Amino acid sequence: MPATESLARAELSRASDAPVALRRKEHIRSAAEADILAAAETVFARAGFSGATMAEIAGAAGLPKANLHYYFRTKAALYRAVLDHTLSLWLAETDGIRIDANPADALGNYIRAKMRLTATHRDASRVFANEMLHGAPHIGKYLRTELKALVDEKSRVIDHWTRQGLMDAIDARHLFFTIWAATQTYADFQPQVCAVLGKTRLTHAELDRATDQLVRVVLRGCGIRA
Amino acid sequence: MPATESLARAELSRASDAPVALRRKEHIRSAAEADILAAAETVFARAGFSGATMAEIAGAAGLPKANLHYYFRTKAALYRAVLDHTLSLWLAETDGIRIDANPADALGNYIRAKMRLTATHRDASRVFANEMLHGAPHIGKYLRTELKALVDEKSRVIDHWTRQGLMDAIDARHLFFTIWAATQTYADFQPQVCAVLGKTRLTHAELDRATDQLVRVVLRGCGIRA
DNA sequence: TACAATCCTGACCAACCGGTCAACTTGCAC
DNA sequence: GTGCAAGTTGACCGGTTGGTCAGGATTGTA
Repeated sequence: MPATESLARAELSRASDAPVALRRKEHIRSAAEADILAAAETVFARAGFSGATMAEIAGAAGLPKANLHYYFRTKAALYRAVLDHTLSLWLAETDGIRIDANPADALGNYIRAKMRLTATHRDASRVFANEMLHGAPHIGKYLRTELKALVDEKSRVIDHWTRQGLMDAIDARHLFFTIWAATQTYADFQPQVCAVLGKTRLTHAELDRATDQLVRVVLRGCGIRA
Repeated sequence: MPATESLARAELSRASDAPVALRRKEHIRSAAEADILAAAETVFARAGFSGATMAEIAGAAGLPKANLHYYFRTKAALYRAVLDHTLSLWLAETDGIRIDANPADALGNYIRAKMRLTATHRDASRVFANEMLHGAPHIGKYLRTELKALVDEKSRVIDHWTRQGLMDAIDARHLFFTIWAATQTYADFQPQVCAVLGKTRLTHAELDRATDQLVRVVLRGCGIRA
């Protein structure tokens, strides 16, 4: 768990009496780790865990393979680190879903934010999807604890809106599944989207159109007046 | 391309003057191929193309590894065969989307059919998703020809309904993306769904509830009166 | 400058995997 | 039964891959 490692290292340096030098060394480490993680995310996204090779990741990062093993002991550890980074993106963006907000703005902005996240972090989305497809062996606990707790909380907000007559009675959890799926599909299933649209790549304009329509359909579908 | 192979073999037997014996031999072949394909689908779904091993597939099929290579020359050929089988499932179920149908029934039944397909062919869905995630290297042509043609045709139907005032103006292609994503997520992202719902497996009842809500949200979201 | 700690890397290895092959059995036709 | 095609299988091989390691280069400190 590299997050824990970095944390321990950071605390160590904070406790030391030569913080400047250590911080400089730390910079080497964190810069190298960041480079490796970025390269690994790309390669894992394209090839999956098994399909990716340490040699390819090393090449993408511009480092010899042995150097990867210096910073991340095993391929699995590197994969976990990429996954951890991905998960940190996942929980965000739900802040707007609060009791004192109005459903139209809150859900609309949430969908827009999710779509933006999908567009700007395609590889992260794909790594996450890949992990899910293979039974989520590494992040099962995260799903059952943090994610579940978050969705439970946000579901209560939506139930509250329903009781206030601001929207139809909706199973909030399934609504989230639909929103997540509908947004992520533009990253995970990009080849299909492009093929059906007859384009070679997903333009900004096309994604905006998709976003607008999804917001419209979901809000209307939930009986929310804009 | 095993589909072509079987076809050639079938024509050969039809042209022969000893059809009974050949048909019996054919049965051995087709039965073995079916066993192998079923085992391969399971393994590919769980592990992806690279993660799956021929030894594992052979074990799941109850055959020695060399026997796999007798029926399917290479791992890639076996994967293609699994994919071909999956694709044949994919195009179905759109028959109801016709100009002379009413949007509520046609789209509602389509969503229900897709959800049923997802539930009964989870592994097929996952193999397809995996292929898509990795850039659809094997089925790019299929997407750009058959699938695109089908969606183009169905999109014209939906545009027609819009002009008739039966529903809102909707980009039909993005609507399909949403429907596909929202249904397939119950197969592809099952661990996430189960975790958030706090269950260990997806029950029939839960899937029915998800289906009903999705139909309701989509139809209402498209301005279709039920 | 001397030292220690961290960083870096080419060379190497054991394990695994897809695929081959030669030998064997089974099933059918005459 | 004889011959031939199809099916079956254990043993084997070459290439790839994750991971190791010894030794060298850099950096910071006293």
